[in-house]
Amino acid sequence: MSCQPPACSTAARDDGLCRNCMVRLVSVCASLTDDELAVLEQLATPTHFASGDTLFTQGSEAHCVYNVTAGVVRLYKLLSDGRRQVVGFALPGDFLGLAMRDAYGFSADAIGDVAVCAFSRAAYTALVDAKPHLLKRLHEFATHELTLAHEQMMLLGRRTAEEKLICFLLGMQQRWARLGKPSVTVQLPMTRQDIADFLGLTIETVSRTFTRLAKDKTILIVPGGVRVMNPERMHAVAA
Amino acid sequence: MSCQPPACSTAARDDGLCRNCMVRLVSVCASLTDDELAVLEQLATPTHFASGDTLFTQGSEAHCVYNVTAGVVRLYKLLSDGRRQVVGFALPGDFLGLAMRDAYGFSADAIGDVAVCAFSRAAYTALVDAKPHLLKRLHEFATHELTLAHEQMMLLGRRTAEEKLICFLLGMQQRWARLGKPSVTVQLPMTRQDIADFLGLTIETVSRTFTRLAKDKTILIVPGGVRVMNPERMHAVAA
DNA sequence: CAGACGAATTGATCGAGATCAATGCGCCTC
DNA sequence: GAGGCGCATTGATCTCGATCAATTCGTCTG
Repeated sequence: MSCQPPACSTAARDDGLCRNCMVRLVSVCASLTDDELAVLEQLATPTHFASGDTLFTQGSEAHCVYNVTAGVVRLYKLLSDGRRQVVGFALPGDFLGLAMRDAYGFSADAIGDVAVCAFSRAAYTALVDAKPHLLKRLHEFATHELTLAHEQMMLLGRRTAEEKLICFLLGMQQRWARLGKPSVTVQLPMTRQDIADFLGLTIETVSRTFTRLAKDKTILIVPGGVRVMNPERMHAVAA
Repeated sequence: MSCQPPACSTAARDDGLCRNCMVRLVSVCASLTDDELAVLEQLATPTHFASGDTLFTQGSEAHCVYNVTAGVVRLYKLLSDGRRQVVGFALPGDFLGLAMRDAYGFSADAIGDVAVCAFSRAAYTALVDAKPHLLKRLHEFATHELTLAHEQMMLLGRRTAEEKLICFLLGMQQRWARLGKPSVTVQLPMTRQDIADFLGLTIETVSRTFTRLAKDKTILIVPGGVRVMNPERMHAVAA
């Protein structure tokens, strides 16, 4: 997969201008001035991926870094026998390229249609070296990710299936809210299997736990997501 | 706990000079020139902690950051009902202060005697702002931590008790080796409970799994640690 | 050396979540 | 609208690791 293709499927994208980018203010780019954004535009390769497409694979050489501008990306690691751990779901504004050296540390593929800005490793490295405030912003992103990772360890190591699911739902709700889409209905574009692999459970346990929470009237299961019916109880469990 | 005390228990410490520091080359300080090290020396407060002492507590205001120079520190999060997740063990050269904003995201306490260089948040922030190559080094540390965190997620979510323990032992062996102490005997200064809380297991399961691995002749249990007897098998399981 | 205390080990039993196995449901194609 | 396919749900059963309960071991103390 090259990083340099000039081609850009323009249909689904606004106008290719960073300053008009939907995720400008929530992404790493927010640390850049208008002048710097103009430079960035030259380096960025807007790219689209269809549902199921692979952005990159664990262990392969890391040619590019990505800024997600639309859609959801599944990030996961595989064991040789096929066991899978989803290490995160990247939403618009998220940056893919923190946790890697020469090779990608995990695989990434599109859940539904995804749009990204791709940058070659070389351009990215040069830019970071030249712009300390961009590095500072990236470092903030990295430390934030690290904090989330610690919380995920707590969740994976010490929480019950019900707690895991509730924490996941509240976490997704919060993330969508920060992107300007606050709602009692939490969009869940990923499959039950993805959720199971994120929470260290099986698909059956996830399904059963959803059903039980729905019977409790804690949530309401709707197409493509879940409606939060009893946030008090959910926050109490997550605390 | 203040960061400014001039007092420094000199007994166990070399000479208080950064350039002679035991962990100089493996820690964040390695990115600094001799001139910059001299400045750093003015800002650093060498401090000692006895076994069980608390460096800082989850949720309390983050006054200081720390560079571990000797000993091992247990980093952990607690749930309100007492469930504990150890998120890491900091060894000499490790930096404590990446994953925090205004408050500490986890608690830290000494396992055995510990020596650190403490820095006030203000001094740390100013220094990072002034020295881009220090920031770069910190960012490298953060991304490395993030990679380790992803591996820990895989371990917590998808591995069996035996795999967890073997991965833990190999990981500790590798970390000690990188600090210049390569050995088939892995030092384990932490308790079984600490290991259990790190791996998402109970103390009984850790103990039983150790016993089983010893009966297998995969390891030999020795005072204060474990001797690796069958590294081939262990690496095969961890792969 | 007796006693005490904390850490570790070992045994017996339990249970949350995994596994195995249908079945249901939506969506697409022909 | 019949058939097929992928995803989700539900039920029956099993198992790994948790829980409950003694010991055992090591170290410290009087």
